[in-house]
Amino acid sequence: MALTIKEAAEHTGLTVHTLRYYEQEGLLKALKRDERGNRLFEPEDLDWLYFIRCLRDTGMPVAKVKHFAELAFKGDHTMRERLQILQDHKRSTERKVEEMNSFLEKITHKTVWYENLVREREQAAEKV
Amino acid sequence: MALTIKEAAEHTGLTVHTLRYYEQEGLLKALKRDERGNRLFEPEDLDWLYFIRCLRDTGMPVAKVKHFAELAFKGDHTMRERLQILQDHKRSTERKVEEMNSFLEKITHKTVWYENLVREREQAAEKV
DNA sequence: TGTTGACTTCAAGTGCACTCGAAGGTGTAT
DNA sequence: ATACACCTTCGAGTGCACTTGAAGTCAACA
Repeated sequence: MALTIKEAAEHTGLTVHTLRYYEQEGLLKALKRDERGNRLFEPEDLDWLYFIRCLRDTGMPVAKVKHFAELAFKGDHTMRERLQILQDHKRSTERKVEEMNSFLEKITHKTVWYENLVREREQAAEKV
Repeated sequence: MALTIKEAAEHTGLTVHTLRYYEQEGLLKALKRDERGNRLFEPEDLDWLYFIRCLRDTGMPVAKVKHFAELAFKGDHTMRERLQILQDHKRSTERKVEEMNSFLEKITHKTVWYENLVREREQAAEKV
């Protein structure tokens, strides 16, 4: 049922180092331990880690994820603030995606331009 | 015609520090200087900087931009290699955008979920 | 029995990309 | 004349997010 740190790492795509780092930074609420003190990751911890990945991979700094986590651990009365953070992050991610798309367009243009140039040179080479 | 470093910074959205850093790292070909040794940014330098921004803002590391720059400075015989780099980067950027979009979806879901929860609590509060 | 491998802690190290500070030169405005 | 805003170089410092190392415990396998 509960996973070891290694299994949790495999499931989330994070390293065991990063998982320990996240716990120590306060991004995870105190994990259960077995008799030997080994960390146990329960399904809800995994869900939380997937969500952390979402936030991190869309550019939220660890410190901000930590803040969000602390609010979540405090209970329901922090919901409005958490909602605000999510809405802001959603908007900033949307902007980022738009920006990425416009950069992607420029890169595509340049690529096409290069492709044409390379093709021309090869045709010119054939004629010789 | 040619811009000072400050003006170039304003046009490209980079800082003067970053511009000097880019030159020193070899991302820019030797800039012209005025009588006093001050850098002069010509339109083609600006174009190149815009393109660098494209690459950087889509996640290409400085070292790789540098490699691309060096190829470009070497002349036309490096075109195939440059094309290859651009094609690869284009693909990796496309993947990144797709990933961002899927993360964005999850964040949107979570946001909506929070919005509903907050609304419910407020309605419950009204009844009391 | 010994060695392999997974886990633990704590602290220090790394890599990237800036970012800043010190020390100094020059041109224009008051 | 002196202050201010700009520029220069070189080298060191910063911030973030890991990442690694050292030193140790424990259980299972050959």
